[in-house]
Amino acid sequence: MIYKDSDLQAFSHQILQWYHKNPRELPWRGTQNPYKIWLSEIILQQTRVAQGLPYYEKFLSHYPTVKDLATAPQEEVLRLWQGLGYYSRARNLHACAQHIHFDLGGKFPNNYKDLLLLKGVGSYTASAIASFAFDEPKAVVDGNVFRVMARYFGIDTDIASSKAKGEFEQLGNKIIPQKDPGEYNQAMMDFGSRQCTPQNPDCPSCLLQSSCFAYKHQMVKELPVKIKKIKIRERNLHYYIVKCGEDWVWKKRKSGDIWEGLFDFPVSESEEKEVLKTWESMEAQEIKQYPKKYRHILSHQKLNATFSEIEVPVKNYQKLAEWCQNEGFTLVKEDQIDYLAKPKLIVNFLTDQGI
DNA sequence: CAGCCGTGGAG
DNA sequence: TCTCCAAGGCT
Repeated sequence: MIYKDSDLQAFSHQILQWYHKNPRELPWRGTQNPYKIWLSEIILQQTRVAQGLPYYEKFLSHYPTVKDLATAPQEEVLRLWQGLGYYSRARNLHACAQHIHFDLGGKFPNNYKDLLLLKGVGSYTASAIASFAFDEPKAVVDGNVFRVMARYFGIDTDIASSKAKGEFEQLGNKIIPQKDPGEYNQAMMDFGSRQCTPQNPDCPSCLLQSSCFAYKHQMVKELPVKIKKIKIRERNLHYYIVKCGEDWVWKKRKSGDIWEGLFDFPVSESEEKEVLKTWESMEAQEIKQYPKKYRHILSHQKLNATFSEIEVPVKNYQKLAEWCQNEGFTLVKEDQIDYLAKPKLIVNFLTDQGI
């Protein structure tokens, strides 16, 4: 689709006009500090502002500079990230900080092309940092921008398809002003989140109403086009709380599954529950079966979790410790549990136990 | 490149 | 209870 330059300019002019009257006031605005902007953008990936805001304050307070983040232990970073989800963001955030501090001498990459090389930084985040911190005219394309542009220009490309992002970026880069491009990007996202919302957009009061394709053709509900085909997998997990004196057996989750790098318990996954044979040699006894069933929803899985408690006699502590060593489990004193980074499901369970 | 990776709020 | 999806990126 070809658009006249005058139409594109009219669009950006109206968006900025709207923004000047309706700006969101957010703590990471009004700064050109690339560290703060990067931190906020990683936190906000697929995350609502209201949910990410306390994490931004917490991270900035713990790690005022990229050096502070780089020199922190990864376990501490993951613990601070606990509850925010998509934990690869935290691992990449930490690795990225180390790269900038130790390999780049603390100098933050200052252009789109170099920013794109950073772990966890894709085209959206690179454009955001480049435009906000370095005034580089690169258009961000997030969920808001997809929606606003699809409606205004009448673009019916499936925004879930792989080609969509490139198309929208190309058009966005033709629209974005050379002067203060970051302001245009902020404006697009604010407009999408407050005026041109996914459901019940406020078309009656909209400044762009008369030139909006979707409004004119009564296609506001049809645009953007998003063909979703995610299949939800259902899983049954049975967790074993294995205690030996004050120690609990924990498992740091590995790659290839959910919650990589977080801690949970020995788990049996199957259609029916089964007892772990392992504990029999340690004279372990199942002392409690928690009746409550935990249903936990992820973006692509539904988990049904149950818990039971197993006690290993203290006289077999050494044997248990050796077994943990060999099998990759970790013994943790009960008063240290709070310091582990745990999935929300486990946090919920512990909260119910008063821990 | 289609599938995978969390959690929570709104309707 | 169910659907949608939120300042996306990686493999």
